[in-house]
Amino acid sequence: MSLTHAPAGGVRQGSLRELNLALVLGRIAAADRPPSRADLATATGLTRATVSAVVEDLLAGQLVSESEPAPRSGAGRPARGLVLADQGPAGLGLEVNVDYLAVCVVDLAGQVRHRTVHRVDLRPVAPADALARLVEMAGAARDDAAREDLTLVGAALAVPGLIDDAGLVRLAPNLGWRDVPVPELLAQHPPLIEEVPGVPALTVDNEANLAALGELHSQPPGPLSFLHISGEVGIGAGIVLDGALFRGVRGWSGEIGHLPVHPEGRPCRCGGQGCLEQYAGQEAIVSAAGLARAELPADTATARLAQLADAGDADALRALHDAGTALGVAVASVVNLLDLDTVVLGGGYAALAPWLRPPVLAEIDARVLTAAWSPVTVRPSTLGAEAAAVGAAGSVARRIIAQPAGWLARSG
Amino acid sequence: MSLTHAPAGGVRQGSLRELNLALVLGRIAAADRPPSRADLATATGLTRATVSAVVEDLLAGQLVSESEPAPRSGAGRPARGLVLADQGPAGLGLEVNVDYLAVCVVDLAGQVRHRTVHRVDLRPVAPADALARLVEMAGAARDDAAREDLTLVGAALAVPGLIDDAGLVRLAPNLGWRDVPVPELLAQHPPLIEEVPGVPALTVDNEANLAALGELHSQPPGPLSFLHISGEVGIGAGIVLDGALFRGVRGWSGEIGHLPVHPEGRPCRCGGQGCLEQYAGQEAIVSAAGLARAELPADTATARLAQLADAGDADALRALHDAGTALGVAVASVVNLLDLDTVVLGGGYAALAPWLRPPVLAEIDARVLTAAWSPVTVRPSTLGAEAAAVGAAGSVARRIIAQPAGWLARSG
DNA sequence: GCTATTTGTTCAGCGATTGAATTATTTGCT
DNA sequence: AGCAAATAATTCAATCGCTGAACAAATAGC
Repeated sequence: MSLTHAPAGGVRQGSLRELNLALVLGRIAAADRPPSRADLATATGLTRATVSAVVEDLLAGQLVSESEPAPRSGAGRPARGLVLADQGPAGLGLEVNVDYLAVCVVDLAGQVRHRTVHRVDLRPVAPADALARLVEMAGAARDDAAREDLTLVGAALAVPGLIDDAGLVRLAPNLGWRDVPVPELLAQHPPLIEEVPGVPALTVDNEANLAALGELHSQPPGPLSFLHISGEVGIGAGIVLDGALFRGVRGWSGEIGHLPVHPEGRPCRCGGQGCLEQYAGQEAIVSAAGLARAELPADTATARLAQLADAGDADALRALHDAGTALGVAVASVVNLLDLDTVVLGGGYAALAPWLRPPVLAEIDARVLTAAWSPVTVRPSTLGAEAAAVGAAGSVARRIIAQPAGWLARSG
Repeated sequence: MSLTHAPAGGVRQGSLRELNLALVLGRIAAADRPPSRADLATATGLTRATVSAVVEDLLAGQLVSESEPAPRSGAGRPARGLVLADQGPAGLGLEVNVDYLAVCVVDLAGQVRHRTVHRVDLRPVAPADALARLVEMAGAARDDAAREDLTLVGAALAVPGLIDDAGLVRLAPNLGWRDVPVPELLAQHPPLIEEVPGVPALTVDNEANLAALGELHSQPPGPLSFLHISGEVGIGAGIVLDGALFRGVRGWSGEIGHLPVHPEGRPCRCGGQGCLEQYAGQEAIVSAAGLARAELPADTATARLAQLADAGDADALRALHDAGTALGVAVASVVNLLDLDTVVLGGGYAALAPWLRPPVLAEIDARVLTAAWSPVTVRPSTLGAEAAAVGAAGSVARRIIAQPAGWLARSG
């Protein structure tokens, strides 16, 4: 979790410029083609004079650069297009998961500029050791980034578990972590980050949340509100509303894995009964398909399942259909409640989407009151396996775009 | 639904004052004691000079007034307290429900200054006729308000059904309405509203949503995020996140009545199976308690049920317990998903809260993963029967507080 | 080569905030 | 009473950043 934006304070004289810097930079980031200053003026309602002044600041701060004059028809002085700089600030994404460590660097434009994945079973590894290895990988990433004129301005760490406001990992069941003070442990290593006002040096967040953010910022831009479901051993969801992650009162939203889909059904390790995880979790699907659970690596099991289903194996198909139906019941609840029109199947579900999608859609159609007027899209995630690490790094980069003033004050 | 705030446009020169007007007025509205200019300066971070200038505008525009000097200890010139004016702009709230029409006027401070309720079974009444009677009541309310120097600046209408962006009532099953173009029908009557920039003359919204807003603005101030459940014939919910109503992509959020609590259970008129409404809707409870469903008026049936339960009637107690359990399963889903810490039982549930609360809490404890760390409060609504009308009127008044510039521009 | 057109910059003007100085009003102390 | 300290609110010149119009730059079409 992060301690984000300050509560709406007074609008001071200088805030005006801060707001317009963010506004213009945001437009440049959101545009599908490099906009000219004139485009930005009409889009924002500011005068061309103001936009020019703002853009000058952004250029001086290395946040944007002028691109080749875009070919345009008609008369008139040719426009100079503005694009996000491919140097300057960048975000560091870190991920600790059950069977791998991942590190990546994402620049302002959302491009993944560096990526390292280390396959290793982390359940027997102590948290401090796992983080030490992650820091080692991050150091290499920093050096790599520096060679491309990228400065790391913040890091975000993804962990599959419940994280509190201070970054304490309360519980990461599948990792075997409990009350791990991540910020303290990381503070014992030399810092890799150049601190910038407005950007926390380190945030720790739930893997499902960051994967959802990754999806939000993926190219091409998708909807601003959706549900992203990470189907791993546990099932987590990231809820994105109006382009912002919804974290809940304590940051523990999205526990879709424990939605009761059969209230009097199988007991769950959470203490409840009939939780979705018991019917659509990876272990549940694998064992329902009759696969030996000896094949521990999660991605291997998923791949094997897809292989079997592809070959028409009846057990695998039935297991997937049943899991999809259970998932559909939960998704129908979410859609009834939040009126979302897009559901993204991520994590292990992405590879299984061809078989999960039909029963999920069937349940939505049957159970969602408003389905007749507003169709719901269900699609696999576009990001690959380490979506959370990419989302983590991207969330840092996005923070610079949302609050460029801090970075500009630094490089002044 | 309403066509609210424009998409974050450019921050112009004058926006600065607009923003600070809203900021200062908002602080005055949120304060528990009348703040002085100096209090506001420290609270907002603005200088005292700026606050004085802003307050002068607000005083000139009749939005605030100076109260008696608050008794304060210590030396120094005594402060002049600022309070929201009890005259000036006010909101008109309208409600069409199954068995009553309601109209009320709420001032800036959130006080209900006028209230009329007309008990009548509206199912046999044509929509146009129902609205005509409502307009008649509203005319009397307007005259009443004018005598107290209140100006109606907008109206909000609550309807128990699905409303689209344009104010069209797509479906109000219990009222028997379908595709009713409310704004068109109301436009045929003489206007009662003095239009103000930034405040739509009429918005139409779901009853459950507006009831939740009423709860949000009730005194004393409660939490900024909560789930408000309106238990009537149908079950609707209003989701309030960070002090704002969450409406969903198409404005159809909160359909908690159709969350599947027994996926293979009783068929529901929505086409699904095992929806909450079939287990915890008013009709379901009443018939489970063995009460003749001949007693049609909903409030009567609820009152009788409470009476029986109070007297220890076994059937009534069992019916309420079962309904509470079903409700608890649905609430557990919501809490797992959104991590809310407060659930308000409103509408018909308010009176039944003593019996519904225990089973709801039991299900939450059993099924919510994070319940151990973050207790969930379940309490009855503080507003009475016509909560939606009060919430509707209050939402209009709140809009003035959020955007005072429009009103000030009007009054010269 | 000239005109129309569009882009981007320059500059005086202005509105709103700022910070310091000033005035206003009360409490506490002698 | 009288005076100093303390707090509240206002006044005013300075400054920051937006505005609008005029101007310079660069291209297409005739």
